[in-house]
Amino acid sequence: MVRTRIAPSPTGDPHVGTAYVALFNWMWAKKHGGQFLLRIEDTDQVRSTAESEAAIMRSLRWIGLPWDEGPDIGGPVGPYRQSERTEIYQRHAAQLLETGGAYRCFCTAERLEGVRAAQLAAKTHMKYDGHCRRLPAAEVASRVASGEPHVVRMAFPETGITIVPDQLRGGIEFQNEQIDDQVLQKSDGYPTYHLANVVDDHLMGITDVIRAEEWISSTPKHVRLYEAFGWTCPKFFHLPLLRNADRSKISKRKNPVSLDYYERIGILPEAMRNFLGLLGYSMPNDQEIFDLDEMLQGFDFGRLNLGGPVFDRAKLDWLNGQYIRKMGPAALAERVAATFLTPERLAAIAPLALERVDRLDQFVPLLTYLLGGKLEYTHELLLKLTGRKGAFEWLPGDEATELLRRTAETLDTVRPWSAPTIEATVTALCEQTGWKKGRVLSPVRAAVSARPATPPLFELLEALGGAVTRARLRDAADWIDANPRIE
RNA sequence: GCCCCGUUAGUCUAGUGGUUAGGACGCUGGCCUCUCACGCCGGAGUCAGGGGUUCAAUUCCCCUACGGGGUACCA
Repeated sequence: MVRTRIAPSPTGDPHVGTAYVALFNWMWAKKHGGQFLLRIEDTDQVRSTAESEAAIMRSLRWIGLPWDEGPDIGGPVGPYRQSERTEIYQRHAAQLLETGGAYRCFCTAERLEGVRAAQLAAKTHMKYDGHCRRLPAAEVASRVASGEPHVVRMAFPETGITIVPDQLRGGIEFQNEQIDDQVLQKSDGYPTYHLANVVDDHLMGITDVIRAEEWISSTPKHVRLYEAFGWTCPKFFHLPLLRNADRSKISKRKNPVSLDYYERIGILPEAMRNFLGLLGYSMPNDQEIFDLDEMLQGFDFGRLNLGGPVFDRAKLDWLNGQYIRKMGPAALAERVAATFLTPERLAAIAPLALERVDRLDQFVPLLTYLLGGKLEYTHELLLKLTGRKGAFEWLPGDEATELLRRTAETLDTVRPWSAPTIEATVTALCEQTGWKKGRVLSPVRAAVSARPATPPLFELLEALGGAVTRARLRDAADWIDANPRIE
């Protein structure tokens, strides 16, 4: 029986990389007639949010990779949310403490920093120096009794090698002395990823761990953890990491990375699935357009290319166009009505239109930028700052791109997404950077609307939504870079 | 710095020792057509470099270069 899982961390927007990894997990489980589960890894109490969790589940449903067990539908090995499993991890940490697989560490952040700095200076590998690993048992007991804060660290073998059997690359060798004594339990009693992940994968019967390449270097810790518990290791498959155009790991700084965004601009879920299946993976006979079933038929990890593929939006658009053409006019009309011109979305922009139209037909041009769509920029729009009495000034291109990108970045954390919170954030950004508000708002307005006049900016941004707003700010900055203004 | 992974055109890829290195996106020329788009036909453009192994290397091995990831009480 093959059981796989997707285990997102609810710390932000639903990520396209999550969908990518989910696709392969789903494929592998279905190919073997097994199960695919969803587990929420919310052990980071500071960054995890309920909204993010809900958004991730919504997007995963949108992309159409149904899970067999999960926090929403339950299952035999729940709960499927790590924050509800704290005692399980504590029990396992305690077990490791007893068997010598782990130890308590009382080191302060300052001491750790000092150790790291020394190691950096010595040009050696960086890891915990094992100070508390050798503390006498009596001292440990008394410090625990006195309530001194501490973490639980894994007692990683200090010599020898650990081999990570990666199903896609073969055995990967690590020198044990290079590997850190990973913190397993934080001082707040919560587990770190490494503990929670291993414990859950075992308890939930996960047989095949299919995850992104960024995890390879921590896999020796996981391998040894399974060993310390006396459990058998699942199979590991490390997928290539999706990349930005510059080949760095895909990130929202350089690419729209949120599934919400793609849904919002009218990418069809079936096209997105197909596109993800084209990244790193390929079908025999050069077939490029295929659905989930076709991909499942003869699915083979041997066909996976290990080089990190660039997420190429132009090809996604082309693919999406193929799907649109194939569906025919009636279905297109239906899909647009059902997913794009929805009552909710029209309702969101209606308040903004109310004072600005005298006839219903005047609502239509508003749709072209309030609902989405590609904008046509000009220098006049983006860079010209008009003053009183026809006076004006040209905003330097590099200053404009800086303003736009910084704003996009700052807006990223705004939650909930509403006019007052957006305004507060932008105002704070201006104060912090010393930028004049008008100098920021003018290019922002142009970037999101491509119009000289719009409804009040923050209400406009609210109606547009975070994903579209950020993408347009970035698009405008890119446009300025690509089209420098000639004096 | 240290460890690990990767490397076929601008991008996604096929290819497992002998091929004119195939397909797709993008770019570009043309056809279709009232325009645009779609569609169709064509074009430019690639095996990172150097050593081996071999009769023969894009394919196997080593080194280098380059790219990426990790190096957290984040996942």
